[in-house]
Amino acid sequence: MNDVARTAGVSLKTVSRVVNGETTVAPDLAARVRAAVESLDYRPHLGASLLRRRDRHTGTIGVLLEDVSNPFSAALHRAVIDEAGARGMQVLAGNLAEGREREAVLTVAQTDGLIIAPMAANQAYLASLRVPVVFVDRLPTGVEADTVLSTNVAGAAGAIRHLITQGHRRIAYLGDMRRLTTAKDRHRGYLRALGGRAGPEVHDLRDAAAAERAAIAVLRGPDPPTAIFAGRSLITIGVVRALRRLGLERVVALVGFDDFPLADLLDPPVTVVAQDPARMGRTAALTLFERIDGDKSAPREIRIPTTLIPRGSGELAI
Amino acid sequence: MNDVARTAGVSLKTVSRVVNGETTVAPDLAARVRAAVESLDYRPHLGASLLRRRDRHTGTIGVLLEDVSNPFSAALHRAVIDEAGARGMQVLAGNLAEGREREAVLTVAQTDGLIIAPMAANQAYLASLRVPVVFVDRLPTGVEADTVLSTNVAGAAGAIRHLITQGHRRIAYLGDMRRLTTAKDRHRGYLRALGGRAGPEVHDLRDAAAAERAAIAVLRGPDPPTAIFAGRSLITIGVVRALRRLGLERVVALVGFDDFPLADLLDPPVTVVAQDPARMGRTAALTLFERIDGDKSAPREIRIPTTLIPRGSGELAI
DNA sequence: ATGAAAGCGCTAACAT
DNA sequence: ATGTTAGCGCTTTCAT
Repeated sequence: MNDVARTAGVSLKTVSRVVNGETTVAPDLAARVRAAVESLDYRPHLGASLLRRRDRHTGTIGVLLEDVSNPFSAALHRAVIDEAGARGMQVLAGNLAEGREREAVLTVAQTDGLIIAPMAANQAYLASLRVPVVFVDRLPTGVEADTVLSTNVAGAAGAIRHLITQGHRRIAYLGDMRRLTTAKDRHRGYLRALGGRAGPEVHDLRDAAAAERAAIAVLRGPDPPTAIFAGRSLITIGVVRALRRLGLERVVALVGFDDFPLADLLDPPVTVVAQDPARMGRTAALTLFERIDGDKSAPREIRIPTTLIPRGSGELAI
Repeated sequence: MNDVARTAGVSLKTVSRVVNGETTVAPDLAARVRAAVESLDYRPHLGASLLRRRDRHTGTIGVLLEDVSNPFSAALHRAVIDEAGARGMQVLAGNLAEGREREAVLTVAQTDGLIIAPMAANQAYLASLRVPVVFVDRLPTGVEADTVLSTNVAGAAGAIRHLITQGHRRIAYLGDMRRLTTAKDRHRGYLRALGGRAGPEVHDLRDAAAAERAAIAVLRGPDPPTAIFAGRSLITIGVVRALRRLGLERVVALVGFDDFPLADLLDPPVTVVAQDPARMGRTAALTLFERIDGDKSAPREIRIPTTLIPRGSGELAI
């Protein structure tokens, strides 16, 4: 910057003003500065300006998701990046899959704000952070903060009612880790719609292979269900594989929570309760920006509606 | 840091030493400093240390992909994040889909290095950057730098030879934007394996819907092909839809370049030339780290092998 | 082994 | 409208 000032024959501060787009600079001086910037290929040092600046904004937010490579997270991530880009902000991406949530979060803590899909049992470690946080997909434990979620209970209950309408009475539940609020809420929706007549349940399914094994066991068990509700897309896919293996894909109905690519091309096409990850990401980003801009109101819980998409697998009558 | 020094009753520099894990501090002083750090909830300001530090490393790299939400990019991205995390580095994510590659890149240029899947016609704008760059998926134009790619020509040629083995002679090519080196190379492999007997070709297909329309046109055209080679997974999916619409999914063979989730669950299951995006991401990250660490050797072109996965759609005999 | 002083590149506050 | 000075939080260099 010093070099630029010397080359342009102005003071350091004038260069700073031009670089920062302040309007109180005479046009000819500004032009000279810009020429010098160009010829010296000068680029401002963001870290240095951050250090001195009053507002202390880094222009960066952190996004911590379970696994940026699964379709739900990837779509959400994409939406956050787009929204941040529109605001001229950058996005640091982190993975929570390895189970070291606290560490992963703290490494990106020196940002203007965080969007987190909480995985760990407790998020109290965030209390010491001075940074605004918005949670997505799941409610945190031990802290209060804005959270953007799907209407999990209503969505799951709607799926079950849809199956009941087709005549199903014995409906199995296959779900994710019980301690996650998403799994808990979807299970609650399942129970609510079914009243007292819950079917077989399997919890804590971590991947498609586990879901496939569990579905086979349930379908081969005594008094097998006529329909299955799958609590997340990985599980849905495992159930599809199981039904195929047993030749039951046109016999046992299936509704999955969360849509996934090509669900409509399977045979039968898979009926799902679709979430809207892009909207969730956008909403989380906009909420975070409001907090960054100083919004001090009480933490909000924002529910993004789900949509039942009947495609075939959920419309197999009993 | 001043507060910590005062609380611990030592000099600023001693605090700095402890924080940076230097060993030349007496154990009792170090303990006092750590206690003060704890009680004051002190956290070092990364920007400030960056500013003064000799090596000027930010501990951050930028990753710019076409669209972090497509499965190929997402898997690659995930691998880069993991590899960076293992090295204690952070990852800034950017999207190139909007067509403003230069701007997107320059906004994340203040990092230690960049991994870019080039989209624009030319990357000469990178020459002025002082930051090491590794390209993935596609070769850049106008700059020389390490590039990590799939064996596109060989992979495509292998797919075509596979179809020829089943008796196919009239094989259509449906591909992406011709100016992208991936599309060019896959097309070259197609031509090479086919000798002079190339079938109908459609280029510049940007999404699944366009591919579906193109496939329908080709299949309804005069002298329709008995097999189709799809140049990327979005196109493959479009072709699957087209074949279904026309009831030809068991008549016209299909091999797609790039694997995609659930390809094995479609009917018939889709034969693909699988890439290894995770390995590409890992390789790109490791190559970039070598450059960051000062490797000045000539730019390398690293080819990651592809694998033909026969699943059914490519094994329909004529 | 510890500390004092200087300064990284920039902007805030205050001149002029 | 432009320039001067101080100092952000840290690490370097050099002294002790």
